[in-house]
Amino acid sequence: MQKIEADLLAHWENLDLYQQIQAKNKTAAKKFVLHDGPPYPNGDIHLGHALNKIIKDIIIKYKSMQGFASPYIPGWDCHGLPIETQLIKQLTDEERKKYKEPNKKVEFRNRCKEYALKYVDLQRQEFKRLGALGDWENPYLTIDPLYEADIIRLFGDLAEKGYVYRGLKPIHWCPHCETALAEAELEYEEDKSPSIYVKFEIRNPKSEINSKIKNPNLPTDLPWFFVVWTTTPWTLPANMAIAAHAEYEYVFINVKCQMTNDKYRNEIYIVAEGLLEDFVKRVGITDYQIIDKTKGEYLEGVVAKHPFIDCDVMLVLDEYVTLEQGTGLVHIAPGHGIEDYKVGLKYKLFPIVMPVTADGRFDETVPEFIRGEFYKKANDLIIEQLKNGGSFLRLENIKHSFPHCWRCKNPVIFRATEQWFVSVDHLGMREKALKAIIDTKWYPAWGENRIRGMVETRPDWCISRQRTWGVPIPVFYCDKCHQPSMTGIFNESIRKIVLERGTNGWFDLSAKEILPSGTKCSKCDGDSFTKETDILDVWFESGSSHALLERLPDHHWPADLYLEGSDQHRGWFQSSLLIAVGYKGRAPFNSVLTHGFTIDDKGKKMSKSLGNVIGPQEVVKEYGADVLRLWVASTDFRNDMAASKNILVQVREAYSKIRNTCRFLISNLYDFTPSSDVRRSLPLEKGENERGLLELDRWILLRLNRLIERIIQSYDEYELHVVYHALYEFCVNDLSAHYLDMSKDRLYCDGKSSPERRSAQFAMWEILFALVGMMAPVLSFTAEDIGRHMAAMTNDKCLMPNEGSIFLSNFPKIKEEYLDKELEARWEKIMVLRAEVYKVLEEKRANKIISASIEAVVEIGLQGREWLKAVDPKILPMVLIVSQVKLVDGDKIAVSKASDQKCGRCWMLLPTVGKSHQHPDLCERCEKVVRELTG
RNA sequence: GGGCUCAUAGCUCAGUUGGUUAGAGCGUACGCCUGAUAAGCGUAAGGUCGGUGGUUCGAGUCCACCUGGGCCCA
Repeated sequence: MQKIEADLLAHWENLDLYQQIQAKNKTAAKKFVLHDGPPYPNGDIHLGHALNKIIKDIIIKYKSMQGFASPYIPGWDCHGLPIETQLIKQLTDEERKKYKEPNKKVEFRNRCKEYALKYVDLQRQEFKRLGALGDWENPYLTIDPLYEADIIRLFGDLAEKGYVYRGLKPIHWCPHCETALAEAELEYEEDKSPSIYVKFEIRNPKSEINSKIKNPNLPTDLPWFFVVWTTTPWTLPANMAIAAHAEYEYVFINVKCQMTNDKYRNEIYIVAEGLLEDFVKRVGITDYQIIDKTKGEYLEGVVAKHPFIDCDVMLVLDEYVTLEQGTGLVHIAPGHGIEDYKVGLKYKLFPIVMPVTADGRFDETVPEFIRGEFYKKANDLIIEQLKNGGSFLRLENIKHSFPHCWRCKNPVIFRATEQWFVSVDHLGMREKALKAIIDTKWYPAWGENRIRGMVETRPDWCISRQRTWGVPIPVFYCDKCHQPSMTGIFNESIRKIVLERGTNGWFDLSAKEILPSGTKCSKCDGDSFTKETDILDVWFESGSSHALLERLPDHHWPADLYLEGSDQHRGWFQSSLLIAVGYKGRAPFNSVLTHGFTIDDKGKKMSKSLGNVIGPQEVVKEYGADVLRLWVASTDFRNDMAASKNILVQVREAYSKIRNTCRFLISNLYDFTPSSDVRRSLPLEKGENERGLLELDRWILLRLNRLIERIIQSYDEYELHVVYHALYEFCVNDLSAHYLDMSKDRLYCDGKSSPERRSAQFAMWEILFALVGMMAPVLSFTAEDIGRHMAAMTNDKCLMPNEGSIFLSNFPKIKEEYLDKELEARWEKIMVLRAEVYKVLEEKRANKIISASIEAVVEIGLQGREWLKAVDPKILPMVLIVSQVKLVDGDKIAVSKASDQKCGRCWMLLPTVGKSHQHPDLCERCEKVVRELTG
């Protein structure tokens, strides 16, 4: 298997098969563009990669054989954190230190590039080994200057239209290294934090709240407080709201508080009912009464006082609030947490308060007692302040898992910083995207639901990354007025540089060198600029790939199909969609197909720790690429796809069955010369419609054409598992168990050129020809292998190109003339009869009356089977593979062993055996054949 | 925890707009053949259609909830 596949790969390479297919279909009116989603080149391919590329390959081969001009340009997503971190892992400590220097950026980027290209090459070899055809020598790489220039152009286009803006967003920040950190650069460790309860006094008139919560009877003469719980007191200066859950019940409790040694007063606290018990226990409140409760939603908009800053804090509602710990009321600091930030966006809590500077110290905007203090120290100072102000309830220390910087090992903080965004609601981008989703055909249909839900609720797209390995955000800041510039000449200039020297040009050159002399700030006429240091989110890069559709030969925009795993509803499909909607107002695809993930046979995902990972390389090595391809086709890829040793063994068995069936067909065609002129190839002239074929042959060709019908429909709907099952069951049932078994007598015993035998061979050629074509997109190696043998059998180039490849021929077409409904109905009955007879045969076999069915005489009662009278009685022994069939009265089916002698040639037990003097051991038919043979 | 989704015999899949005893192949068991033979053929046993309720004259098919798996998000 390995050898055959290797030979064929070399054959396709020599033939330049992909280009030949493109050349053949170049002028076709029908075009089908599948645009490849680019994987990261950062390791060997996984089973998921393999299955994705195999599905794509199957679809493209099918479309090509159907006459579509269907190019396939594979791509790789070469920038990005996964590659950067992989590389950093390989570096020595010294190198790591070196590459922190700003002037070593380009050198570091070159190392990244080298790394990416190495794996592009490796993955390319692995993909090619799977039998996938494509322009592998000219893939698209996101680090290609042409591609990078496209990214810059699309960014410029969005900026021009006003989609791009700068805003604050909290990110993981290491105050020691003074740098932003990506999720991959965090290490989670146990850490100790102070956990405190803080009171926020409510400012609204109590009566107002009483009417809001529909209880006018709460005491209005006492002070009311929201009680929150936090483990980060230092974020309180950035507090902008308190969040409650709309669905939770919140209780009002009347508490007797000790003010000083001998002074007491009553206060009303509001906390979640579900946490009340925990709260009073922890804070040590023993004397309290529940006086009322209300749902969180009725508290929305209530305003409280910040405990130590002169400002108001509003109560907001948020789904993230839980009843795990605390009070069910959460302190919200949008500058210090992602969830807080999202709530802030929802309630428009602008501008975001962000009083912590890059080194983790408080700036001038905060109260004096913490100004200039490091955030950790501020914790203590704030707790002290709260105590003095009477807002403090209780301090505990808790241990919890907390992110730490992977370099300096110190805990990190969340800190809002300036980031670039794409506004999703500007110029109705979201609505247009939702419309584009409706206009797209999703396979499976629920994909539409999924992506719609995501687009409906997604926040603005943060496209800034504080990294090195990527495309720079092409923005210039005026040194005088700090106004950012990114459109017009600013975008054109950097595009020009990138086309010339790639995005390294941005890092190599100064703003002055990039911009033409005389470039001025549009706001203040300043003429010196500083470059932005952030790079673009890689999703912006891959999401720009549809720009290729406009410039690659034989492509068109939008693509006909995007085909990736279902995780890309939030990945590439969405980034591509948003950029395209901004760019052209519609989706870059007409249809989107998704597949599930690979799991093991217990339904668990594949992971190293579970030890259930199956590598495509091992499968190819052990079973061959065609078995892997058949596995892909055998499983319904809309769901998750199970792979295991057992499943692969099963697929291999199925593969063998298909292969053996084809081998049987071929081996019985050794003396048959097929021709596209059917009548000349057949010595029968029984009539145009029947083509001189025996009924059995007309039946199997009917079945074949039904199969072709089904298969075409299934390929068209991308239901590859239906293709597989239909093809396989045709081989197993129609061919192996029925037709071929029934035809053996004719093939082995009838005269070589007899009409009976030639009729079978004609049908068998037709079958094989169609089978090979139908299986070729899936079982590419096997189909090509068989195709080569078939080509050697005929000189008719219309039928089979002697040189070249099965992939240069057309996909089988339905031949209407075989779709004989009357024949179909009759044979359905014949097959039912066959099953009935076989049950009786089995009984007799068990009773040792017969062994092989060929020894049997079958008597079939005509009662209830009157239709049999219209059936040519000659076909019954052939169909049942028995010696004799007698139609009798009654409704019974009886089987007995024939009393006649066995023909030494065809093994049938017939009365004519022994009638010939010359060949006393032969039946009449065989005697005649032998006589003709020997002349 | 949330969104989407999947769940039919040991395995891979069918089951049309809800309508008679739920199908196929593989695997298994038993048997046949020895002219597809590291093959071929036959017969049989396998499913309370993940669970629980509900709608209906009638549900694998519709609804609700639950359990388990997956992807994404938190």
